Amino acid sequence: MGTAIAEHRPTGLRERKKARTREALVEAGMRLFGERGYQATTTEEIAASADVSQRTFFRYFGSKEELVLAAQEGMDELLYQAVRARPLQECALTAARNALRDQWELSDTAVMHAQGEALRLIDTNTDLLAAQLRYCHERQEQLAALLAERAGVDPATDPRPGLVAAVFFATVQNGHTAWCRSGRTDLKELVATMLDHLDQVGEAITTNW
Amino acid sequence: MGTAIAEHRPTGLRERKKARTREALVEAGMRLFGERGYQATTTEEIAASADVSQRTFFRYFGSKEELVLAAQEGMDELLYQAVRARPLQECALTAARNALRDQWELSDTAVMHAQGEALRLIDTNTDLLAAQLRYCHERQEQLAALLAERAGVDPATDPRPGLVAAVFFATVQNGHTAWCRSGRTDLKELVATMLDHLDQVGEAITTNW
DNA sequence: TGCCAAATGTCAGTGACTGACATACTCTCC
DNA sequence: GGAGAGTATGTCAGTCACTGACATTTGGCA
Repeated sequence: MGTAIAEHRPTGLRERKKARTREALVEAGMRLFGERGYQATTTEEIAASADVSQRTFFRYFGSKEELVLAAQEGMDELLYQAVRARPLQECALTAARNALRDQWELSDTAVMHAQGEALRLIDTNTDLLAAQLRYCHERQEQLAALLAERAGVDPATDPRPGLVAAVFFATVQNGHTAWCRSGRTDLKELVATMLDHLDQVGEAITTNW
Repeated sequence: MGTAIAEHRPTGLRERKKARTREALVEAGMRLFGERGYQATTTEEIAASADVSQRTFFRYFGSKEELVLAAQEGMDELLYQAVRARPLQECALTAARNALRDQWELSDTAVMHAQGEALRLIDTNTDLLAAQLRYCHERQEQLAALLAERAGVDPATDPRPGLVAAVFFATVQNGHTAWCRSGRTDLKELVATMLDHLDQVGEAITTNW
């Protein structure tokens, strides 16, 4: 079991070593961020704690923020696959919503836990939030392209795929902050909040309450 | 005429000087960004071009990105006022949509032009995009609070105000990127795109197309 | 074993941003 | 109009994220 992606079985010693170094950096970083806070931890300290040079840190991660965002990496591809697997009679937002649920059920518990830690950390620092939002913006465009392809419309002229993707990620992000703000730590509740918001958003914007 | 806010008439010499320095920094920064690009322009160059020290630059703007975002500053308050002025029988998203239209009609052409320049610049650099998205996130929370107050619901328990605010800004942002990507420079088209997307978003997410 | 390519370390440098302190300027009160 | 208070600015030193260049080590492979 595991992430169902990562077809790159670490065949040689070199690749195994690389994977270990990367994991050591993530582990050291998340631990230090938890202990001293994101801002108060330097990249040199993380590198030293993982027994590599600072230069090596930046060969694995393009920025300090990227280390935190690495936890969500790979989840996207899983989501897109899940969207592709949804039946075509489901409308775009419903398909994305159900794909989110499906993908979460398939995920490894360790990956889920790391995801939760990362999300809680993001809520403590505005630089991280900015990086996360930019990252979501990229994923949003990929989802828009996928939804356009799924429905057989031209994404260059039809704004609807882009709109659904924008609403989807905005709602998910909304669930994220709501979950963090509620002080809960149970990941089931995070997913439940996101799915609940996705269920409500259509009525919330079309009716007068 | 004028921004309708900015009740701070520059009464003394000191305040007039401050306003002039700030404007000189914005003007120098936007000019240099346009000539050499955002990344290739240093804060020292901007400061020198405005005849102040780099330290003074950072007393006016907390970061390099903030100088670009300064153009949108004040537009928020205008938007909130416009929302408050919309009749209560309009549902939340419609009120926000019409408020956006109203606010744009009231704005100064110079302010609008600066806004357009800033938006086009943001589209050229991912650091700026990240800063802009974080800024939108703050504005989104304020709009959510306003919508909750307007409808008389509790924003702590009812997710709908937050959802509408999230959808509103996501859609506006979507219009922004669509406008930039189309290569257009006419601000009327920017507003038209945003309003058009706001009109379409409800049907786009609730129907199967 | 020996060659090639990839991974890493070291070093010097850039640029955003900050705190501390001294100086110059504006405002106000008399 | 001048003294004192408060504010804006310049200067300087320093931190930290991040990068390019080059030398060194290390794993893959003939």
